[in-house]
Amino acid sequence: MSKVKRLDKNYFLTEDVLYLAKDLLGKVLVTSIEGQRTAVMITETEAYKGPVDRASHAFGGRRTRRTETMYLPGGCAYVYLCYGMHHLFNVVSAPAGVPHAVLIRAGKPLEGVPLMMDRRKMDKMEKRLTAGPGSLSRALGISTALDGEQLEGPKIWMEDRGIQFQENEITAGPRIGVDYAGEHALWPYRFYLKSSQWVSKR
DNA sequence: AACATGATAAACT
DNA sequence: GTTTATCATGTTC
Repeated sequence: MSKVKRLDKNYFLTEDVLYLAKDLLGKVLVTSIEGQRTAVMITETEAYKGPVDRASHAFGGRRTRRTETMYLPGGCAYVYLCYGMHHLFNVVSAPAGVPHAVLIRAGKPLEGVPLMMDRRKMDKMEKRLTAGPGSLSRALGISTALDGEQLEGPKIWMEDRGIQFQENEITAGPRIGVDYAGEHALWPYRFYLKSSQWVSKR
């Protein structure tokens, strides 16, 4: 067995959000909500490069009540409501004042599968349990109540369980659902595990 | 008015 | 099985 290490604040302080988005593949995201534990291995991410990225809520250094969380020091959660019903979870990165973030889009279920199915109102196991950012958050019990929450626990944290991937096991491509960003939408800022069954479908 | 989505249903192959 | 259209839903700007 590989050793388990909880990712600490320093890990998230890098300004290289593309590296971080890629490196988060294979890391384990754990939540403990009302004492109920669930976990997934991250299989799909997207980088949002703050000020220079038209697809980012913080494009051009935009500061609003919603985006303020992204300007906090790396290592906290940015959770916002999308389309009035989906709670999208991002990892804030870079030092305070640099609003970079990584959207976590999908994972492979590891712990608490019955609870996750219950939250998703599914009566049999399906691939969509934790595929797609809205579904993933739902399964893990993540809501906007966790916006700004530190990723060092006790409610939510990330672990390195020694799972590593080679470059050729990772695919990079355009981000999903950001057509409004024009040519920036075509930047290859989405990363996912090529052979995984647990990624969101096109 | 726009929005970093997902469930569903209908009409395909 | 797959693609396509439609719509639910509420906060932000």
